[in-house]
Amino acid sequence: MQDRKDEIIEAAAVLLQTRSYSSFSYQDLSDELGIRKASIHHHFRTKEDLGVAVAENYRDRMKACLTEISELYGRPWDRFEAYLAVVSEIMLSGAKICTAGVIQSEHNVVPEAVRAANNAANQYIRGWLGAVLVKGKTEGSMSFTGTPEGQAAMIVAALQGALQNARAEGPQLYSAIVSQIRASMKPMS
Amino acid sequence: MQDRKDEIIEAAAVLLQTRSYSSFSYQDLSDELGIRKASIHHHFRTKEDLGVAVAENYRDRMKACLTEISELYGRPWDRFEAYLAVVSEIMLSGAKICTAGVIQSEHNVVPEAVRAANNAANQYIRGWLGAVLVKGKTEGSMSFTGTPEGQAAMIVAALQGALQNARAEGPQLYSAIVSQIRASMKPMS
DNA sequence: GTCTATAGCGGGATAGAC
DNA sequence: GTCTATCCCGCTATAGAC
Repeated sequence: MQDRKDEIIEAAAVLLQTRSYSSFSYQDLSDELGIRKASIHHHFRTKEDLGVAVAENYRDRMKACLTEISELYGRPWDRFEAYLAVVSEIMLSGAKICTAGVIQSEHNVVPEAVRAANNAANQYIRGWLGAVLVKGKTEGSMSFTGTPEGQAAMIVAALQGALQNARAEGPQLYSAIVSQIRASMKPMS
Repeated sequence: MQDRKDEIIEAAAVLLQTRSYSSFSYQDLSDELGIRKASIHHHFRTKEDLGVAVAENYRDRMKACLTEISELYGRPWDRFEAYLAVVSEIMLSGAKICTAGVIQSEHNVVPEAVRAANNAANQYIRGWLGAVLVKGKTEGSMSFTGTPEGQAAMIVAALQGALQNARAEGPQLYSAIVSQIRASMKPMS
């Protein structure tokens, strides 16, 4: 029962990251899942409903993922590298980019409820990363000028842009940017 | 004669940055310019033709703009600040984000010719900024770890992401990111 | 160069049978 | 829960008059 709903959300999430909010259709989902458009409307009456479900699912998955990382690792650098690995996975999948970036880049087209869930996800990620950087700077394992919050915001924005650049211009660009971020935070020993 | 063509390109560029490639229509342009859809098709037979014109115009404007900056200023920091001012202007206009980011975020939807012009613009910008950073690092007025090329790629990606974040979540986010970038390159005195 | 009119398609969404 | 059938709309694009 919930299975179908989840299947639809998952397929929609991929289509969103691959195409864009306004460029994926119930017909695309129909082709992908092998059920008719009307059946999808049964689970999500409007596209806005579906968009909200996808954005909330993204938010919840990111929360769970970052919480798990915090449980698995204690050291700031380990946590940071685990976060980078999650982002890199998006790129390695080929045609996808960051969900938050897709939604933001169609900000004026996407329903308000979808934007709200997306913003919540983004704020959570920045907050989590900011806390990691606070710890890293305090204990001296990470080094950067400015505030941890600013640094976190910069890193999140850079990775979002990097995924977009990489899909258009090649993965080396992504590697270069990630290396640069890493290098810029190495403590001067 | 060319006036109309340019008018259309300019209006399309704004709609592109405000909505997205697939979300702006000839009808939107018709409303904006006060001429009929068919008249726009007279100037740009297909949407792809128009998209290419917009992307090429963006590329040419950026080239001219950065060249002018290089002529006006000699010092790396002055050049960098002038570049930042150009990017900030996009955000201050309210509903717009970086053209390159819009096109990249719909990469799999946008015609190849449009992507090509867009990539050319991006590569030019990164190259220009890289040269500024090389000079800054060599003469010691700028300080950063890693390569100038990597740093340039990171900055461009971060600003692209920052514009998207700022439109969705507020301009303070943009200021925070720009401050962070600036701070990270101050020479340690 | 701009217009009216229209073709043709695909989008989101609903009704109602099974 | 899935289906067929259908509605209505907006999109890109074209034909042909002025």
